[in-house]
Amino acid sequence: MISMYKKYVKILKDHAIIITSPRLDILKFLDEHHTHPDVEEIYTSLKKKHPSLSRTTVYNSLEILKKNKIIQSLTISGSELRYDIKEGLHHHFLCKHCGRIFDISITCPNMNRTVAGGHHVEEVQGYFKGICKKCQTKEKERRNNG
Amino acid sequence: MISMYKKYVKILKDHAIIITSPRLDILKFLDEHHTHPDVEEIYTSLKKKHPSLSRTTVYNSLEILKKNKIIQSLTISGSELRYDIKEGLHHHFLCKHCGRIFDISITCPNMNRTVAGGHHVEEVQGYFKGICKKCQTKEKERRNNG
DNA sequence: ATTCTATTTTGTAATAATTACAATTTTGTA
DNA sequence: TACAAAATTGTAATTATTACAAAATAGAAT
Repeated sequence: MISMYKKYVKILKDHAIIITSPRLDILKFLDEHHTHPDVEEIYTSLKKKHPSLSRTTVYNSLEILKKNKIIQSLTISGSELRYDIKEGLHHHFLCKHCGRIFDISITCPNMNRTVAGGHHVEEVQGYFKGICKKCQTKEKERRNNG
Repeated sequence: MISMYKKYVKILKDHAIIITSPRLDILKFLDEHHTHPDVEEIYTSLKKKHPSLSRTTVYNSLEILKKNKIIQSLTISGSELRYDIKEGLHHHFLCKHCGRIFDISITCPNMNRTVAGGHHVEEVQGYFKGICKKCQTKEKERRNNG
């Protein structure tokens, strides 16, 4: 039972973060859902299995995971922060129609930059916005049928 | 007196947007302040000369200017939206120390992309975050002197 | 296993950014 | 100058996030 958390226990131990069940659950959730969920989605999902969970705990846990560079937050939506397990460099695409966020695997010479305009760079994020593949298809079908 | 707005009147006319003083003032403000201000900064500045101005008007005006692609909003800060006159493609750098946002003139092969991961791209934004030139210098001085 | 202290979790209250909406005012046109 | 459509204003509501104090828990030491 505890074994399903082994991977996440190791991650926290490696970063000298105190191991707690909210942290393990959040990490597991993000590892299993690469949909860039916001706090509300994470909270609502985990609340079912762990009814005492507090929203504040989700905020706090995400914060400590972020500080340790285990996860990252995306500001792409412009309202809520979205969260993402950090696995390899990639960019993001936001569909203005359905609101979903996709990983974009294109590379870019600036992704690994440590200096830009004389400033010291610690993070680089590329955001693409438009209409996703699926929404475009739906739109075409709508035009053809009706 | 009206002549100082000539440029902005033309922009609005060209886009068939009804000409109103809040819109002219906001446009002028963004044209003269390339600091990527948020709504509060714009509102507070313009309120001095135009005391009846409402915050909602600032939101509405920015929205219509954005829809017409005269300005763009940046989500780089993660809390408030920042606004920018659209003049040539460029990326942005946010200093985590002083909070200022700088234009970064580096180019990138993905800036003009219209497709990414099969999705239709309408906007591309590159966000760099770290410590700006000035804050780095200050930090060095602090270490050397004290 | 038990105890202890620092840290975390919880729940509520506060804050900040944005949106909704109805009444009033203004714009552009006739 | 008058009119209809659209914009502005001010207030209230909503949403995302942060602050904070009390209760609970983790990990170290015994």
